[in-house]
Amino acid sequence: MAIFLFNTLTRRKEEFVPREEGRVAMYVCGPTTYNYIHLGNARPLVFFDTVRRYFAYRNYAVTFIQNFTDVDDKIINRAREEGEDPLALAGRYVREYFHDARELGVRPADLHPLVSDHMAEIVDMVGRLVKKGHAYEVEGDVLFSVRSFEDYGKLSGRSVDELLSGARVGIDPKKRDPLDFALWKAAKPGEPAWDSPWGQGRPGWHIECSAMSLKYLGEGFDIHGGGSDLIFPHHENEVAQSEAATGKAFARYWMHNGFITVNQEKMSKSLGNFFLVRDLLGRFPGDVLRFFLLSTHYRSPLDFDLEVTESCSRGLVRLKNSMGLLYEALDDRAPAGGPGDSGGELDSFRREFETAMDDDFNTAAAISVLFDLAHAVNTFLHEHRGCRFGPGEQAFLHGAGELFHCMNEVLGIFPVDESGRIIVRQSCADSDSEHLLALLLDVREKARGRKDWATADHVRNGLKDIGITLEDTPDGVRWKRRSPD
RNA sequence: GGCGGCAUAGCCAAGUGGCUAAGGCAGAGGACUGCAAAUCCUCCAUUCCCCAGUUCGAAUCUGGGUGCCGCCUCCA
Repeated sequence: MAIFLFNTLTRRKEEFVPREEGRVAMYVCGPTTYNYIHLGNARPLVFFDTVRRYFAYRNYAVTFIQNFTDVDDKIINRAREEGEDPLALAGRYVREYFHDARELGVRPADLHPLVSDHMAEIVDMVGRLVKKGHAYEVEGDVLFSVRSFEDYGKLSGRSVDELLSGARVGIDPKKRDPLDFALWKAAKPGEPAWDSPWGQGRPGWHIECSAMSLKYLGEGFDIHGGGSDLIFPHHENEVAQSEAATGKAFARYWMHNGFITVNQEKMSKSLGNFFLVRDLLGRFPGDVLRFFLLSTHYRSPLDFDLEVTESCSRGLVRLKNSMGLLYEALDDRAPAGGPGDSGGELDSFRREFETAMDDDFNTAAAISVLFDLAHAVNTFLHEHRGCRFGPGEQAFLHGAGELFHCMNEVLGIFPVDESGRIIVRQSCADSDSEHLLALLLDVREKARGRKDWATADHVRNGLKDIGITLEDTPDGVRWKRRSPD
């Protein structure tokens, strides 16, 4: 089956046909690094990470580029406030970005280019646009002439005249047309600046993505993504300047995620209603946040709400419990790593999963398959309590585990350990605690043996207070501890 | 003002013409258990914002209405 995705350019769901068979080249706009990322920034990170993983699952060789904007007004202003060098500040938040991204299960892109490392490419591209008559220089600024590019507005679906009628465009005497935008900005004193044929200056916001995506992915690369607030003007301008410069089609598919809202309003820095991922991680583990972000289709708005996030957390516990039971059964009663089952129910789960993901990356539907599989595993184990597993049953269990791992490899919801297993529970902080806990559990077991329920319950309640839950089973006690970090 | 999106149970959320409207959370009852926890079983939307229409048949298509949101300015 082919993968279908919604292309902003055509406003339709289209079959994905790569530029080069078996390969996907994708570019996603990364953050401007002047602060920690907030949840709104996290949505495209998690989503496009999932897209990239799914292409890999479908055996595409993926080249995934995500830039950092490390030269920008906001960075300069912030640096001035903090008395720090702008590039140093930006570099610091790039490092912080990777910390948060890792917690969210987001893998590093193949390349994370920085604007500050690509001045030559940017200057070169601006020069080409000037030479071709698509841009003009005024007092050290270089502006792109919107009217010189016939298709301007094709991505956002608006004409130049429609955009003008919005009348929110400020009047700038330097601009020949109010919609013209800066490719290169003349340096002001005290700002980072680079040499160019138009004097010292720095790039406008949009040109960096054109220059870097074309450098690493080439003309007509497959997918360009980002938040829907980037459609206009950022991506529209990228299309204009790139296609004007090369004369070739820029990106073939444009994908845009919807916003995170708070009380139904867009989460944004200007409204001040944003939640930093860093702060949220103190309250929820990264896997819960990732699950929350993937629990709604990426193009729909997603309202952030603590209670909803809490319910996601409980759902995740259910899945982890199921995997924990499966691992126990595998270890105790089906240790041989024989071939997994590849028939019947498991196959249909896999098909459902693929159908969901093929249909414009419907992660919400894909996640439901995880629950269906967990339920099937639970029911199976319930029905085979205390039974010895035959070869067919062992194959089913191994197959279920493999399938779960495959789906998790795409969705990335559960952290896995070195052996590739989903981390179902936390271990003790140190070996002393481990021994103490074992001793305590032994004492409790002996108390239970003589029906001393008061002592047994006292131990259980006491452990619960420090976050350890006990579950008595016919085969002995099982303990769990789950808390953020 | 221009353009676009959304409205499904207490909450979150799939589903875009046709079998019983996925799944999760919460809730109710039952099994298991010393009691719990976990797990299993059963129940929980005759109905998809409202009205009109198309159709043998619509949550799904068309028209109208209501409500909410976004973009047009930095923003993921």
